[in-house]
Amino acid sequence: MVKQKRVTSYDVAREAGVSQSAVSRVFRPGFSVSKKTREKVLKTANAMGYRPNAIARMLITQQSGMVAVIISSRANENYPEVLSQLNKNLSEKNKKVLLFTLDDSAGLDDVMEQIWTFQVDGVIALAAHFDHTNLEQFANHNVPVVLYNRHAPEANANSVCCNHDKGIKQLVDKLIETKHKSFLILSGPEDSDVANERREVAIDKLKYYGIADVPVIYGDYNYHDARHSFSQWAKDNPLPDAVIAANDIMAIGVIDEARENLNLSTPEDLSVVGFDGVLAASLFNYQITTVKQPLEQLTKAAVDMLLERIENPDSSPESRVLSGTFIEGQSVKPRTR
Amino acid sequence: MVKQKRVTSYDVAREAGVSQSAVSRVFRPGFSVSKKTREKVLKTANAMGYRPNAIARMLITQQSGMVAVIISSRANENYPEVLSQLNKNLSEKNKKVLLFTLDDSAGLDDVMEQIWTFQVDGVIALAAHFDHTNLEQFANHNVPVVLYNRHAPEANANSVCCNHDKGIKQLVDKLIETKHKSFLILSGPEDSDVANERREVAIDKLKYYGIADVPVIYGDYNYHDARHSFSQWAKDNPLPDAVIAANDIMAIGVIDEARENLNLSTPEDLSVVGFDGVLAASLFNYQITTVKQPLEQLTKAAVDMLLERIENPDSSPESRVLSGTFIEGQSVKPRTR
DNA sequence: GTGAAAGCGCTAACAG
DNA sequence: CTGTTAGCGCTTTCAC
Repeated sequence: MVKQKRVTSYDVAREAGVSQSAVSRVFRPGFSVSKKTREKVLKTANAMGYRPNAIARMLITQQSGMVAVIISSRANENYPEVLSQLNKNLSEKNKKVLLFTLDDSAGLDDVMEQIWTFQVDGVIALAAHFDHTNLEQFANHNVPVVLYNRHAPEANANSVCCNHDKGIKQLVDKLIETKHKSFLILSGPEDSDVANERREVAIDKLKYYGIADVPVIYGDYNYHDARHSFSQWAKDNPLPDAVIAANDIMAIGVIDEARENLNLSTPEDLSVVGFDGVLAASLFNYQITTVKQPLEQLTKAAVDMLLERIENPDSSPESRVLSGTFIEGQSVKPRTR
Repeated sequence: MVKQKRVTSYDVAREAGVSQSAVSRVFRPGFSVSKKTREKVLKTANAMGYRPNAIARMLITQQSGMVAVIISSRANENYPEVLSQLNKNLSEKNKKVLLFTLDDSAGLDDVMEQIWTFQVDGVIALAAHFDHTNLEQFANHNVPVVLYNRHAPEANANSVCCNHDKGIKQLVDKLIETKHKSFLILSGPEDSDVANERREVAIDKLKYYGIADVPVIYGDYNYHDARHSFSQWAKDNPLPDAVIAANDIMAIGVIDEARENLNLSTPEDLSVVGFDGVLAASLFNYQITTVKQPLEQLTKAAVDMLLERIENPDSSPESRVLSGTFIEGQSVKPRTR
């Protein structure tokens, strides 16, 4: 097969016997072209296999039509679905998703460099750890940012967030109601804002009920880490009545570790609550009591806010907090006294 | 805050007292510039907050540096990890991922239009349903494609694929070895190539052991659909000894449906095997007997092949088939006679 | 090693 | 409604 040169609007124009701008107009929505010209152009364009070059358009319009989505490699079980929803919502608004993952190798600074370079129209950051400095940089570069599941009341950025406070409160209330007395908090990693928020809220709520000095252990948001942390802790410490896990997957890790290596059943011997409402939490053999994040609303809100901000850069920053749904599973012992 | 015009290489050149091309050279790897010039340019560039504009570069180099990754919205539990791995591998090669999801709203034709428009350097297609025509179109547009988890021996495209044949054989062998006599195949959707392959291979292997006319039911690759299909089927049909599910999540669906609504335990009353080796399959309460896909190798192979093809468009198409790992869980009844 | 000049393929005024 | 004319910000010859 011969590598053919790509066909440009000039080629089409020449072939169709019109000017290059006529071709351009045909391929732009909402431009008036006579029916005759349009048909002629469309026909020859099709015949020649012409497609407008988005790169050239980006260059001149100063709009790439791309939105950077930054996710941490730290696998939050929600991300895949979040990503898919975001992509769907953005597609509907004619934006494309340019994907960036944050991991050990590529730090935030790297990613930010790339973002300037690629001239994205905006950024949606999934629970990555942004500080003031980063947000300022985005502001300086005139790149709108929406933080997903992270509060940033102090900063000049939009954010959308599940109501962790309310959710954790519901979980703690449930545990208190069912007469649990001793607790263990299994937090997510210390460099995760979401993890920190969930942990602190849990501590506060328990304190409100007169329960202080609740032990806290940490894990990396995943199943195996949760098991490991919990088993380490269980070696040297009395078992609590209930474990408040940072998310569903860690909750499942605790349940499995308790069952397999400590010979404890949930909820008979140990109550466990999670957070997120992922599929695994609803499996018949787990049925975690948890709070389900309103994914569709969250992602829709994120996209709406970002587009609003792109179109109107001077609109003032906004924070939207959406409530999750309390799901009563079978992982909390239902005693009432 | 004042909306400042973006700073270009000309601005930097003027400020630094050099030519615009000097600036350009400084920001391109492997170009010789005198130390003095380089430092001067770098310094003023930093001071002015200059970043090379990737869009302009793409336009002139005819290389976008972007790779389209197409995923079906049909949530294969593997995709998130696959996506993350692909992104990582591509990042290392300085390619960015432009994400496309295929769903009811956006058909393949739509996506292909966009792909031409965005001048991506290549495409990785995750288990989407491509036919000859589509592949030809990619070929005509000189866009290299790598199919992920789909054979395309007939077509002019590269592909990387888990060895379903071998994997399914191992699972069937296990079931036969343990004296299972009656079977039910729970296939994935009929428009999924992977699903079709796994189903047909299972049928063949069973036939090899003299077991014909194995009933087949269908589900949409997800938990709830699997439960629904299985419960519908169980209403009017005798229960099999074993269910061969198209993937782990569907296997879990069968196990849960059997347990919750039919009062059957796995593996005592019903054996179930899956495929993929996702986290959920390894949870203590399920421990599915399954075949784990070699994700890291698969994704690495996909990226390597794509880059090879981008750099050398005339290299002949290649198919790589990688074996998965048989995982013996607890979901198959271990009787030997 | 450096600078001048010519595009990449398109959009956006502006006349006609 | 149509064509002409400038660029968008960069890379790439090609002289010097």
